[in-house]
Amino acid sequence: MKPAATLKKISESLGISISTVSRALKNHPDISEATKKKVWDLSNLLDYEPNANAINLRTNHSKVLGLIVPVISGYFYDSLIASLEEETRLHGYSLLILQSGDDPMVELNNLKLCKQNRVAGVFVSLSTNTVEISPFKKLSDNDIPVIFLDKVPTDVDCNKICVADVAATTLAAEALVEAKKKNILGLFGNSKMSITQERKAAFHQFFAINAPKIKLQIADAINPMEAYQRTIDIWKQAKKPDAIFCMSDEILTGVMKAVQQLKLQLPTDLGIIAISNGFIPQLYYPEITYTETSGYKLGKLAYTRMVSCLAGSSFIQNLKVDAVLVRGGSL
Amino acid sequence: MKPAATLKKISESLGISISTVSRALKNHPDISEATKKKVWDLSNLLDYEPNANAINLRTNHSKVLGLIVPVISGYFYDSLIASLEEETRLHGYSLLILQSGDDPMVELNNLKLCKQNRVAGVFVSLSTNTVEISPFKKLSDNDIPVIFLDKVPTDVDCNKICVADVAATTLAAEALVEAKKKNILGLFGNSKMSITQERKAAFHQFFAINAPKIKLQIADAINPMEAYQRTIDIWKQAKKPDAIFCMSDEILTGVMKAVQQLKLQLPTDLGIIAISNGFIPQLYYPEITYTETSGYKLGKLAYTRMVSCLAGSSFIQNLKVDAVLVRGGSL
DNA sequence: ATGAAAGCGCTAACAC
DNA sequence: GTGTTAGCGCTTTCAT
Repeated sequence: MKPAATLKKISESLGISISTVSRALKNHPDISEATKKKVWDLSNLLDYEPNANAINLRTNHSKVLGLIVPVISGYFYDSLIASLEEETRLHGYSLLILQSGDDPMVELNNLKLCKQNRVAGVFVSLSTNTVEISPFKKLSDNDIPVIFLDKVPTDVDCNKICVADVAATTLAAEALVEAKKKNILGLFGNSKMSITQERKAAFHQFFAINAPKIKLQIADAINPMEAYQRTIDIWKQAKKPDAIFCMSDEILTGVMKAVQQLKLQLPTDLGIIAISNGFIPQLYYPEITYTETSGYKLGKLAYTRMVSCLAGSSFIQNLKVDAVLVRGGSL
Repeated sequence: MKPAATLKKISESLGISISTVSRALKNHPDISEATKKKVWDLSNLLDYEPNANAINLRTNHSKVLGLIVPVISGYFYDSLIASLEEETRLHGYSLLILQSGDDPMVELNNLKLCKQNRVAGVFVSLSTNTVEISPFKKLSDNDIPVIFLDKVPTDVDCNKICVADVAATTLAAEALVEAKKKNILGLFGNSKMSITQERKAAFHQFFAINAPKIKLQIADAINPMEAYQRTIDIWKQAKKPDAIFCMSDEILTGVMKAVQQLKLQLPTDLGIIAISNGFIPQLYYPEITYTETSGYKLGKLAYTRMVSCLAGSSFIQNLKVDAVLVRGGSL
C-alpha cells in the first residue's frame, strides 16, 4: 500500500537536501540541532528504516553472514545455529541460514545464494558427500572468508573449527578405564564422515597404547534405529559388554532405547558413556556421562574467528573446541 | 582481493553494452546465439553472480523472508525452521532467521532488521511477554505480510497459524478415557503462554463434559526440572495417579526422567500421554503415545499461507495444523 | 551548516 | 539485435 519512507521523501517534505537528512539521521556534528530534531521527528513519524540494499550497494559490504548446514536438527545444529545467530546479531550482523539436506548440489546452490546476497562471510558445515571444495575456496579470492565448522574438509589449507574429536574420545576412553570396564562396545556413526574416522581411530589408538588387555567390540550404525538394533543383537550374545561407548547423540538415543527395553540398570548392569552436545544425556535417569562437544561453544568460537578474518587476518587456522567430561550416573 | 564480477565489467571486456549482457544472461530471445555464448563463457569464467542488493533496490522487492522466533531449540523450533527454510529455498526465497531470546525489545529490533533488509514477508513466533503487536501490524501497511506462528497474539485481526491446541488436547483426553484411566495428573507449562491457557481450558472442559467422574489433578511446571520435581512429589502421595498428561515436550522430558528414577513400568504402573513434536516420544521404550503438533507441518502451511498473502490475498486467516494421535506403548 | 552531484549494479522503457 | 538512458536509495566528496 504505502511505500517505505526514504531520505528523499523526508528531504522533500522538509524542504532540505537529501544529504542533510542523511547526516542528521547519523547525528553528524555539522548539522544544527534544530534541523536534527525536525528530521528525527519526521522519520519517526514515517517509521523510516534505512534500506539495507541501498547501503550495501553503495558501500560495497553487507552486514549479513551466511551459514550452510546439512540439516537443522535438534541433535547438534540447533545449538550451533542458536549461538551463531545470537553472536552475529549482537554484533550488528544478521545470519542467512541455508540447509543443504546433505546434498552437495544443494550445498553449491546455497553457496551461490550467499554470493548473490553479497554476504560478508560464510560458515559451512559440509554435507557428508562433498568432495569438491574449490568453490568454497574461491570465495576467499573475493575477500569473503569461509570458515568450515564441524564437518570440515580434510584439506589442510582452509579455516576450520571442529570439536576436539581426539580429546573427546580419549577423555571418554580414560573414564572407561577408570571405571574398570573390561569388555567395551564402541558404537560409531557413518564411516564416511571425517568425525567418525577421527573418533574411531582415537578410540583404537587409546586402548592399544594404554589398555591393550581390555576387550573391544566395534560396530557402525548410521542412525538411531541401527544403534538400537546393534545393542539388542549384542545383548543376545553370551559374553555381554560391561560398557558401551556412543560416538554421538544419535547413537546414544538408539542405545538408550534398547537399554530401557532390556530393563538394564545403569551403571550396575551396564556402563554408558557418550560424546554429546549435552541435551540428550540429561533426558535419562541416571543422566548419561559424556564428553561435551558443544555446538554452543563452537558457534561462539566460529564467530570470533570470523571477526578476525573480516579484519584481514587471512592466516589459516585449524581450531578445536575443547572437550570436557561431564559426569552423570551412567558409568 | 578481486572484486566480484559485474555486468559492466563483462560488457566492457566484450565491447558490448550492459543491457545486452543482461539480456544474454537471461536468455532473452532478441539476443543472437553468438553473443549469448560469448557472454555466458565470460561470466562463467569470472564466476559472475548477480548482485541481489542491486536487483532488490531496482525492482523494489526482495526474495528474502524474515523469521523471528523466541529461541532456536530442539524442542519445536528446529523442525519449524527446517521446514520453513526448505520450503522458502525451494521456491527461490531465502530465510533471514532471528531469535528474540523471548525478549520483546530484542523482538522489536529483529523486526526492524527485517524492515531494513526489505524482506518480502515476516513469520513471527512471539515472545512470552510481548503485549504490543502494533509494530507488527504496521508492516502490513507497507504491503509486507506478517504471519504469526504458534505463539500468536490474542488479537483476532491478524494472520495466525497454530497447532490445533483444542483438538490435540481433546484427542489426548479421549485416549485417556479410552484407556480407562481414573486418576489423571495434567502437567502444564508457563501459564502466561496462550497455548498453555488454551490447552488447560480444553483439558478441563473435555473432562467436565465427557467424563466428570474421572479424578483430575493439575500442576504447572515452567521447565523440565519442575516437571520432574512435580512427578517425584506426587509419587509420594498415598493416592497416585494412573496416568499423566504432559502438555509439551519440555514437560514430558521432566516426567520421563522421574519415571525412570522411580522405575515405573509403562503402561502398567502408569500411563503417559503427551502433546509433542514427535522427536522426544521415540527416545523412550516403550515409545510415548502423543498427539502430534508438528513444527514441520506448521512450517509448510505457513509458507503456503505466505504465498497467498504475497499474491495479494490480504484476507485475515486463523489456520490450525490438524492434530493426529500417534500411538506408542505408554498408555 | 547545507547542498549538488556522482556512482554502487542492475532493470526496463524506449530508441534505432 | 543492440544501445541509450533514467533511476531505485543511499553515501560521500567537493562546493558554497
